[in-house]
Amino acid sequence: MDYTWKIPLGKPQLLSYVYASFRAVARHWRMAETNVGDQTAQRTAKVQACRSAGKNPYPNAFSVPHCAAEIRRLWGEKTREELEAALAKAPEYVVAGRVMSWRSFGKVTFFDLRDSTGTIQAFLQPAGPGKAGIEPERLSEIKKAFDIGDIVRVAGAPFKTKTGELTLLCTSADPVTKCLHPLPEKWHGLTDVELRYRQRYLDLAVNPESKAVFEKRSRIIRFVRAFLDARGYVEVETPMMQPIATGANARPFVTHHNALDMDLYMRIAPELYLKRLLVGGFDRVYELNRSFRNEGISTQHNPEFTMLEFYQAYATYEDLMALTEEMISTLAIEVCASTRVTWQGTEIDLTPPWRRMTVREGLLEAGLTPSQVDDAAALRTAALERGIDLSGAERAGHLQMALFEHHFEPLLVQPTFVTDFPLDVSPLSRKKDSDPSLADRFELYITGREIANAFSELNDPADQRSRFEAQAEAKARGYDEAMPYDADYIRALEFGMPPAAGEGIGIDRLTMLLTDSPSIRDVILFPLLKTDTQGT
RNA sequence: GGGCCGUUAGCUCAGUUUGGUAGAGCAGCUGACUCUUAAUCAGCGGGCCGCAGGUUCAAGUCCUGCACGGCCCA
Repeated sequence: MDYTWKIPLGKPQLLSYVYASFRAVARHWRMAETNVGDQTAQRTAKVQACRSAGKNPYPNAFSVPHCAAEIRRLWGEKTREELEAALAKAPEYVVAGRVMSWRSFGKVTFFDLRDSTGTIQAFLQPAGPGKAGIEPERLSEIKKAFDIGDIVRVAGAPFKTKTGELTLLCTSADPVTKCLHPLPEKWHGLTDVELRYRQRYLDLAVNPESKAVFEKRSRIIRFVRAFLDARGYVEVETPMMQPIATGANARPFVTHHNALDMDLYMRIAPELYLKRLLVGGFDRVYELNRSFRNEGISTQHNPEFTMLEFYQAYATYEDLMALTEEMISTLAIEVCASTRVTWQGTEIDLTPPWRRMTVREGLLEAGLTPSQVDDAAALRTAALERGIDLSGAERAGHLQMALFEHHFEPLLVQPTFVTDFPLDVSPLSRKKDSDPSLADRFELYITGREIANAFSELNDPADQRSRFEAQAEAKARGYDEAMPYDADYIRALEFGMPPAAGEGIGIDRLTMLLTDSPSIRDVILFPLLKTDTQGT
């Protein structure tokens, strides 16, 4: 502790300075003496006391054969009388978990024990003649030793209290692991969003709804894998560190390999590697893993995020629309028990079929006239009038999409496939046979956000080469999100890639939708935050 | 990058308008209590008021800068 004071010589605050000094000294004395009021110190002292008594305060190898949910499932529906009748011959359950609350009444005590499956109430009473419980001396030790937040193990038979709560009548209760800090408040939990992100373990431990989000996320990912596996897709892993970052328009993170003395980029998308696998003969592949984009952070963007990309030979983007409808609607039934889900107060109906419209139709619905949509100069004027940032938007297609994103995306609350994207913004997509200025591509929007992006893949190496060249030119003109030229990818296409369709689905955003989460940080366990210089 | 808001006890929050001894609930400690479940009752302890400057006799409060976070915009 540093109580260095700068004495304000010559200033009239001397009196208040002296007063403050007294307070600082008084505080120092209190801290130095007994740490009264410091709950962490009190709890740490209990660990020390345990060590001094020759016991390991962090014992290992506990047998915990049961869990809260199992006891509830077996006994929760029984009446109080049925349980009382069964008490003598009911099996003893052994469960372990965290003490979440504590209610003591002189001789008896109730506390809530939470394990990974749920919460069950435990009851401590002194054992007596013909009365199950804990020896009085041991009971008083337990009551002194246990704190809210500790992980403990109890053994006991189930019964129901006067108020009907399923409870374990404990015959033993033992400390397992000490919690050295007081838990957040029992009623409000941990609500400070910064603390919830920085100390996610604490958020998960005390906020069941937060834990439920991540359990649901796990079920979503498991379902998506099973859905694709069942359809013959093979899961693969392609490089996350790449010599050139491509497959999307985004700025990458740069890293460095020391032994090779070589700069590498964290991938912004796995796309071009997965399509190389189509060339190699994997007709159905997917990868469900992290990509990284060096962009701003918002409620919809985290620098690292999870994306599903899957590719299917001999399919078109129209096949993928049907597949996407099936995947997401059955996923919703699996994890939300319905194709109707509520997101931030709005009901989203995921029942197929979903609305389909073209980019052009969207622009007209957003209030542009047909002559404006087809004229680059008119589009530019319209965009500037609306205060839209046009950096990187050179061609009519870019302008159309800038207007589309700004004016129409937010209106696409119910699931909508938008098709017929301008070729200018689709450097990896196949040209539409009926209109080569458009791509065989769709994006899926739900709650005003892009959830999926898919297209029939461009497999003509000459066409792909000229698209890369156009990207390189745009990059040279200062559009730094343009794709670099990937010569090896062109060579791969030259060997022949079967006609195919591919799709990317943002798993974080999909999880936001299905867990009613307003921010991407609510569905990422440890979202990126600046280092807290104060120390959290 | 810009605008607005926030940061006070372990947690959840008052107190900032109008500068004048730092507040409550939960959690903690002591006591009472054998069916509570936000238990109850009585008493007690606990503060770098985000950090650093400035104005003032006096700053949690006013001013400036910074840090971190949130929301919106770009």
